[in-house]
Amino acid sequence: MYEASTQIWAVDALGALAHETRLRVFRMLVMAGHEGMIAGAIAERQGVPPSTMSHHLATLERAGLVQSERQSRLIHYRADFPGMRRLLTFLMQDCCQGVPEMCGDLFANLSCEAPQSQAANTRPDA
Amino acid sequence: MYEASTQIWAVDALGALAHETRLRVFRMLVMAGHEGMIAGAIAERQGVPPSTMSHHLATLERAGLVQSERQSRLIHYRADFPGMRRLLTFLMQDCCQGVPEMCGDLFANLSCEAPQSQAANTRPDA
DNA sequence: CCCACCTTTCTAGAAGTATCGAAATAGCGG
DNA sequence: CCGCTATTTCGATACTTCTAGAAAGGTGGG
Repeated sequence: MYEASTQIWAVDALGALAHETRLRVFRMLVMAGHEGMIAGAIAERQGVPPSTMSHHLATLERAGLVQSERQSRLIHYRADFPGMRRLLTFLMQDCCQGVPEMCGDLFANLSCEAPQSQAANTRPDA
Repeated sequence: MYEASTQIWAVDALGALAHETRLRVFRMLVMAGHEGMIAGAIAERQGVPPSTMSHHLATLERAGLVQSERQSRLIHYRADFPGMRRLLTFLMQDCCQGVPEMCGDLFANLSCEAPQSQAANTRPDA
């Protein structure tokens, strides 16, 4: 049971994604997969000065959404998949209480198969 | 395809939740269900002055996460379930590309039934 | 009509965040 | 050791958000 204290990290994670550049960077890193991208390339690709991007990457890392690893002179950034999963779990489970109207059937739109049995019970609005 | 423009509303929604008070309010409204809560009760329950809470509620409403409805002298606020669902869908589908490591099997921890044969493809995305 | 109530809008100061050039740090190759 | 490149940290400024008291806006009762 974690009522008030747990959501503090969630606030940080949400805040980290609540910025156009950072959200784009995170998406780019997701697409880049496990090998991630080099810091400089991220900055250049987004058209943002290195010092600014460094700040954004640090914010994402503090929030547990990306990880960095130095490889000789270069620093690789990659999406922190378990970290993002933690946020999604929080949103669906703790924040939304698993309410089917919000959380149910989300897989239907993914490549995964949908649990077509339930969660279609309530459909009151458009 | 919506590359750059779509995520703007997502930034607003994420930003709306990226505040301790607002996140608590949203969770409270989710738990309150469809009837929601009266503005004054929300403020009092959170120990926040009415004018401050009014701002927070307006932020959540602009972000499409709550809805308000006047009923005579009182104003009811309720969670916008489809709105939150839109955010969750964006995060899992557009932002995370449905990567199973993040998105797969999230139902297993919910009260809903889990899709037992999910993620047949490993999605070799870029 | 006026009053009491609930809520929002106004206002303004405080607090926090964004930005980016300049300087500092870290690792390599000579 | 020195220069070179990649990246971060520093510092200063602009900008945005937060907060909450005061004033205003609807709404119903008497």
